[in-house]
Formats: sequence, C-alpha cells, structure tokens
Amino acid sequence: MPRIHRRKRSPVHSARLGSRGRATRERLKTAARCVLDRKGYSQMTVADVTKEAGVAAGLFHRYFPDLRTLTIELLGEVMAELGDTARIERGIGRGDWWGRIRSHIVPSVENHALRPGLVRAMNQLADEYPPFRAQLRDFYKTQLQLLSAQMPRLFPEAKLSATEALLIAYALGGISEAALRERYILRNSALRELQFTPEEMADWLAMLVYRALFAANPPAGRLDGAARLLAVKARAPRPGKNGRSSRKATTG
Amino acid sequence: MPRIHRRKRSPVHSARLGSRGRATRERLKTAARCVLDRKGYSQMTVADVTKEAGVAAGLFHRYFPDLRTLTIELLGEVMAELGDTARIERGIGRGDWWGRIRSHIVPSVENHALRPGLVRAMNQLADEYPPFRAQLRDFYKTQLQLLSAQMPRLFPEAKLSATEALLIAYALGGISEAALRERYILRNSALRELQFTPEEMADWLAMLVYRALFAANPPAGRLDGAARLLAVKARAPRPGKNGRSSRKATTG
DNA sequence: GGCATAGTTGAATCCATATTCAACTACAAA
DNA sequence: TTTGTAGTTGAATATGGATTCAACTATGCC
Repeated sequence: MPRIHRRKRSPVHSARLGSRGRATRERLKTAARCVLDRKGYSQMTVADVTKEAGVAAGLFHRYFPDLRTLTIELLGEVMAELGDTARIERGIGRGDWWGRIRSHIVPSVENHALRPGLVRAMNQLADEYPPFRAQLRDFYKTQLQLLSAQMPRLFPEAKLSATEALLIAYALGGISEAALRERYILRNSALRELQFTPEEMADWLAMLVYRALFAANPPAGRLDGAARLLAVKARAPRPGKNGRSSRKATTG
Repeated sequence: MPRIHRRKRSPVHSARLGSRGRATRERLKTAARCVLDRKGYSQMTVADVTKEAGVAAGLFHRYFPDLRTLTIELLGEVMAELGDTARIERGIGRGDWWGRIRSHIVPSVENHALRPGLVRAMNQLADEYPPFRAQLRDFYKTQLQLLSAQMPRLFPEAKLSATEALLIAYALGGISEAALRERYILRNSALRELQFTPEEMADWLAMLVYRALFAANPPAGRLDGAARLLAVKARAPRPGKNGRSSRKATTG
C-alpha cells in the first residue's frame, strides 16, 4: 500500500488547468494505468508514475493529491466502461438464460485477458481501502442483481429469500473469478497451455455457472466451444434412495 | 506490504535458544497470529507485534529476520493443519462424491468462520511474494487434484485432458471461495443476517459445486441444510431444439 | 520585447517504520 | 555470592518513499 502522508497542499483544481496542464494530467493518468497494470497498486510508487510519464517527481502533486486518488479515478473509469449492463444485456431474450449468463461472462473474460494487472489492482485497492471496496461491491452487486433478483421468481418452489439468492449469485460469480484469476492474473502455466481463446473460456465458464444454477445442461443448440462439456455429468441421473447409491458413478 | 530493509543481522538460530527464549519466540508468534488476524499482513508492523506481545521493539529481530519470514512460518503451520487431506477424506466411500465434496468444503468454511483474517492475510502475502504464492498454489493444487485427477475417468466421454479438468477444478473452487470471502472476510451484512451456521453454509456450497460438476442434483437422502435447493432448477428439463426454447423458464 | 501566468524541475525535507546496539537484567551454575 | 550467559530494553540510526517549494522555463498576450 503506497504510503500516504499527511501534509497535503491540495492540487490545482482540474477546472483551472490550461490545455497544457490538462495534457500533462492525462499523461500521468496514462502512465499510471501502465504502471498499475505492470506492478499492481500496492507496489506502485509516485516515482514509478512520474518516470513512466517522463516528468519530474514533484509534478505529480500538482495534479493529484496522492496515488490512491489517482488510482480510484482510473479504476472508476474502467469500471464505468465495464459496467455498462444495458449494453451487455442488449439483444438477450428475457428467458434466454444461457445467453444472459454467457454475455455477462464474456466482457469479464476479455477484461482479464486484456488487462489482468488492472483487475489485480482493483482487488488490491479494494482490500486496502474500504470506500473503494464499497464502490467495487456496488459495481458487482449491480451485475449480480440482474441474476439474483430473478431467482425467487425463477424458482418459486425453493422459496428463496432475496438474500439467499444473493449468496448463490456471489458463489456463482466465484466460478469465473477463480478461473480467470488463475489463468490470466497468476498466469498458471498449465492453463495457459490450453490456449483457450477468450470465447472458449467464456463458454466453459458459462456452462459451469448454468449447471450450478439449473442443475441441468443448457440447451444444446448454441454451446459452441463448450459442447464437449455436455458429456461431463453424472452417469446415473436418478440415484437410489440414499447417498451411498451414488457410488455407481465411480470408475472401476 | 511491510517494508523489508536490507541490512539484516541474522537472528539467533532456534536451536541455540534456551527455554525462556523459546517461550518468547512463541509469544511473538502468538501475537503475530493475532495481529495478522486483526489487521492483515499488509498493514501489520513490527511494532504491532511486539506491542501485542508486550515486549520491546528491538527484541523482534533476535527471533525473526523480518515480518515476512515470521508470517510465512505462521501461515505454513495453518496450512499444514488445514491440508491434512488424509483426515478430510477419511471415511468417504470411493464413489460418494456428495460426501467428498462436502467434506472438503466443511473445513474451509470453518477456517473462514474462525479466522477470516488469516485467510485474508494468506491472500495478501501470496499476492506480494511469489515464493509464498507458489506454496499456496501447491497447497490448493493438492486439494484440487483429488478432484481433478478423477475427472477424466469419471467422464470418459468428455475426453477431458488433465489440464481441462484442472480448469474446472479451479472454477469450482471459486464457488466457495467467493461466497466465503463475501460472508466471513468482507462481512457482507446481508449475508450475515442469513445466520447460516457453518454447516448450512457448507451444505449450500457443496450443493452448487455438485451441480456444476454433475449437471444434476446430489442424491436426495443426505442434503441436510440444503434440501430446499433441490427446488432450484430449470422448469423444463428437456428444452426444445434451439436456445430460444429455454424462454419457457421465465416467470410471467 | 516585456510582462504575467501556467507549468516544470529536482534538491531539500519530512515521515513512518525497520533495524541496530550498547547498556541493562534475570537466571543458573559454581 | 560471584560470575557468565541468555534475554531484554529503548534510544539512536537507517531507509525508502512521499511531499514541498523556491527557482526556473515556456507560453501567450500587450
């Protein structure tokens, strides 16, 4: 966590900047995006950013009070792009759950594939700075609620409360979160060798989410990269009366 | 990330410590466990630990070269306890997948419930220090491989490679990881109000994992807390020929 | 050109923490 | 009781950044 000291002479307000100033401010932001992606938030220093921007160290504080403020501004912009749920859901039929799930996962895969460092930085900042954590949570929540808000009506017999639905939504969100972190952020070499395209990755993850949610495979027509997964399923769809009967599923 | 400076006069080797020394070393470890749980790794300072232990600041370096070393020693011990997979799998029948999944999740839930801070600290340290990241990955991998190693044989028709199975295992691991983080580490207030016991939480998560893996509900006999989830499933088990047909699942 | 203002520089300073160490204390063996 | 050694203390010092600021430069306007 970049140390933040107390003194603070506030930077020049953006509105009072001339065009040269605005340009420099942008240069710093671009540099920061780059450093953030390379080193992550908790390793970033002011010197990293000014060096990357090709600018004297002291200039930083003319434009930003500290690294955290800059980072929040930056990541906020990324989130705004990503979180355009209207765009994500465009063209998805109301009952087309396979399509909906998949089209929520696709941009997330792309984001991890394209700027893994930024995703990591987001998590670091959220871990260290509660207000941003809240912001990030809201961001996810908005996404998750598109799913969880439907659940009670989708499965009336289960009598799910809104909160129970939320728990399920968080859990399902973890499916792609974990896989994408392992593949793109930690760059697990085995997973890299799979050479999945982002599309295929999205197919596989959407498949798992769909199955966890519906206890069934998605409609077979449009599975694309994930069709092979249809064969991943219990051998005996109707096991006997007690748990032991599932022993049949074993190999050998 | 606690700063680690260069100089370093190495601490007294454990073997040369008298009984008083060993006791103090333990006291520091206990204190560190406590601070770690309270503040996490990246906020912890040497002063925190010595203060908690009720000991002069300088004494720390007689026993440990730096915070990271101490933390690794500590978390390694926690992992050793947790990773006793022999114990976890004891008494589980070979084909009893519901039992196996559930009994892997239970200790993880307990760990989150009991010492959420330590789990968080593990992630922070792994994020900041690659060697520990490798160690942690190995730890999970051991667990995951109990699952992924079986998959190719479990679903021969899917022709899963070992790596593809691993991807699935990571993804499934994310289910409980995300839910437990949200509930116990971030202390999401809505989820807390659910008042799930660790047992119930484990039941729900195991249920979702089982479904994602087998595209079916687990055998009905032993679901305990999660029985209600059986009703969470697609209304039309055999949708028509193309994707659109799943529209039936919609409310209204 | 002369002037005013915005923008830039980097050496000086500040700060929170880590790390050392010389002096001190507690204990145990002789 | 003496004395040697392990253990402890906390003030002094070292570090790696962040932050400031007085001097400097570029730009645009008259």
